[in-house]
Amino acid sequence: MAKDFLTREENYSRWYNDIVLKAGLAETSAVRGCMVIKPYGYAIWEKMQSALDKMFKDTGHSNAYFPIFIPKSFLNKEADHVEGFAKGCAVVTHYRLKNDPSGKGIIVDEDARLEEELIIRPTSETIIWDTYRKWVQSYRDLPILVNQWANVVRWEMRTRLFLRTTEFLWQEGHTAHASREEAVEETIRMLDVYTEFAEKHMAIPVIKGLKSENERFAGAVDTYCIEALMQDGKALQAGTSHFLGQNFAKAFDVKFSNQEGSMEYVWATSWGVSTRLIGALIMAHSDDNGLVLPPKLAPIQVVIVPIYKSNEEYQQVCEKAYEIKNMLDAKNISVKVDDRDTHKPGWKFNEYEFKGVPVRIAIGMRDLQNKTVEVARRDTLEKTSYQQADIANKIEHLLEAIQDNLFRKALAFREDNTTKVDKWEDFKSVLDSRGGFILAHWDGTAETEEKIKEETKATIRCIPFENKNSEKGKCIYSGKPSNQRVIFARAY
RNA sequence: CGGGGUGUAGCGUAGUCCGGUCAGCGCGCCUGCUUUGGGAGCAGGAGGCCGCAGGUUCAAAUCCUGCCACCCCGACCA
Repeated sequence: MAKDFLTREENYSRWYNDIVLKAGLAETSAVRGCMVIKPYGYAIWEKMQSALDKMFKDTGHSNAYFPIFIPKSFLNKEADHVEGFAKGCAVVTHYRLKNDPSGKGIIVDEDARLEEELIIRPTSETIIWDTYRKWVQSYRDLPILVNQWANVVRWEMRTRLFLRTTEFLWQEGHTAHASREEAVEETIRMLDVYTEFAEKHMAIPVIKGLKSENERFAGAVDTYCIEALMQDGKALQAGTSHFLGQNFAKAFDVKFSNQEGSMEYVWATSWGVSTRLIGALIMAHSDDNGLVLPPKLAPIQVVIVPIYKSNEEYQQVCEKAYEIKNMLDAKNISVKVDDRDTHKPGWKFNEYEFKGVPVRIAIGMRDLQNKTVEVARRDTLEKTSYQQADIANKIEHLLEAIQDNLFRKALAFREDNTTKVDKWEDFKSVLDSRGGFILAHWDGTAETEEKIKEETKATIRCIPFENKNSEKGKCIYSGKPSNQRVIFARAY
């Protein structure tokens, strides 16, 4: 399936692209910048969705759905918000087509121009806050804790499968609160939910922090994020949670009467993660043999491959294979028995390895005699012979061990690729030689960040929560005083 | 949107400079037999208006014009 697969060393971006294509996750479509997410890739997204959705529900949120179209005038109402998004919006101007009078197919009917153009949502704050105005009158109507699973469109210049496409799938939470404290608390709570999801489900360690002014969401008071490090030394923002203050409440006039009977603007948050996480998953764990998936997000956790010669052997081996499948099914482990006679075992081994299936079990006549199975784990590529007795428990533990090992490996990688730097020369050389996260002092100004970005393409990924205000120092660039190190990196 | 590159069978490609048995090769696919514990072997077979649309020419994958898509590098971003 992928004999001509390049290594990460040879060409990292081709390696990434080939995994997406050859593992059957997604492909480019007839529409520029838009991708087709194929069944295997979409199955990963569904796993992400169901884990996250449960976490959202467990923290009190409900799902709802708002329109894909936003009246152009809405986008105008919050000044920073328009400025941030206006450049990349798709606009619907007409509502009808007609036959070309010259007989050359179909054209836009100029008589069917919309009075007010519609924007295809790049994000839904405006339409949602316009709606919330009608939902909120009293403090008794608060909080509103709503999430929506949706597609959004941002007209990107350069696209890459999963990492940046014109249309992408995501989830956007939008909450309304009676007090600043409560909204801030919600913002952090959801950041913690994302952190838990990234670390426990995706097995990717992340750094929590605050975005600098330059990187802040258009319309937010504060943007918090989780940042992950990819194997090529570049950072990837894996989730964001915004404290919106009263910006949108003021723009859309969403007020409530508080317990004292006076009118007050509502406090807001929004937070989201997207199909980009699939890109993160690939770049965090996969190797030169293809995709590596953490068991918790793998559509197929265990594949069983029968080994046989005669038809009679095929029957016997498959019978045992399905017997084991049933035992694993009972533990909610997702198992596929690949009993196709059209492919050889070796072919299947490579196929599932490339697709990142965490555990492979091979069963042949030898195993039937010895009451064993051959178990191969994808993360280490180790093969071991297991006794069949108690196999379900053993596999269950193995899956946990793989999940755990992937996280520890990713954490060790991040630690190895995080460098404290105090000299500007070192900053540049570390960035060029190995990349990774760079911990350096910064004077806190947007101008300095901008200059650093211009000279090195590195940006401040976040001002980490950890070690907040723990260390005084001098800005790496300007030499001005700083009371905390921030995280710099080149980013996706 | 600017600079660079590419587009030939499902995939990867030769041929493009120097128009004319150039439409080839590998993988995959189909049929049959032998195989099956790490991508099987042999034999036979199917599949392409050479990205699309125009133009030049007796003749275009090859030359010209326009368009489209993809890749790499910038500006924008989850």
